[in-house]
Amino acid sequence: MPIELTASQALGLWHGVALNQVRHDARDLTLRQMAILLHIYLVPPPHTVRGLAATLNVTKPVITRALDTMGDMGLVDRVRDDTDRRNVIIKRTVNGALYLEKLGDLVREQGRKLPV
Amino acid sequence: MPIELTASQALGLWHGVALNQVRHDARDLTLRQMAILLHIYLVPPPHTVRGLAATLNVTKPVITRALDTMGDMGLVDRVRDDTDRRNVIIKRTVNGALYLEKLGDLVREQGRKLPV
DNA sequence: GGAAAATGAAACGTTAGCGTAACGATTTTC
DNA sequence: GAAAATCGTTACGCTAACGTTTCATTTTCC
Repeated sequence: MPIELTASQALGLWHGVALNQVRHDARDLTLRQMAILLHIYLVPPPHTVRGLAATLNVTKPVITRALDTMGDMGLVDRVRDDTDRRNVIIKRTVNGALYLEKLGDLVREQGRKLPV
Repeated sequence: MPIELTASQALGLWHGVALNQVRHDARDLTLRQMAILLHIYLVPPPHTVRGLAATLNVTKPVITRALDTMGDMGLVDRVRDDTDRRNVIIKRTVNGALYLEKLGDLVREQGRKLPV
């Protein structure tokens, strides 16, 4: 079901999450990287570089670089597509799932903490 | 009152907002900058470089640079404190308020769009 | 009044992301 | 099969943020 937020709640929620991330998390994903990561994990596969670039309205090198960085962090994985070897299929990882699970918990927790 | 979100809703909300920002907004604030901006506008003044640095658990140059950037964007302003001229008081601007208003609308809109 | 402390900014070299343009590998087209 | 198209990556120069250190200004402390 939809979530109804007041303007104050919406910004308060964003504030709480951003603050918490900045304070505690050394790992600092770009907004673009975050969008890519969430897309990979929330939208049914398969995901390709080209597809992500089109969906996010960014150029392909942006996707490649983000995958490089997040791959090094263990948040995503890449595999050649054997049916069309030009493609690269982006795979989810256990680490990535854990990372987003923690993010989800943080958002929920900040929602619960909103002023009464 | 607190907001109760499921894990799926929390991540879906984050996904929707991040996606929208990346797609449409050329202006791309860092997570740190975002946290600073939200803090300035949501927490009662006065705000100083030193105070923000302590609150966000970052070094002072991080705040100075963020204020430089966001100042150029017109999102915040700086004024010397006349009672203690070592301090700089960070001021809100009309542009900054507008920017956050739009962000709030985006969050609310994405909340409303969450799958039923 | 002079030393010490505090504040914000500037300087420095480093790292990482950016957009554009080119590239190699693969597949499709005719 | 050769030419064209497609896909992801790399190269290039640029910009911006990073952490650490140093600095100028101002205030506080004996």
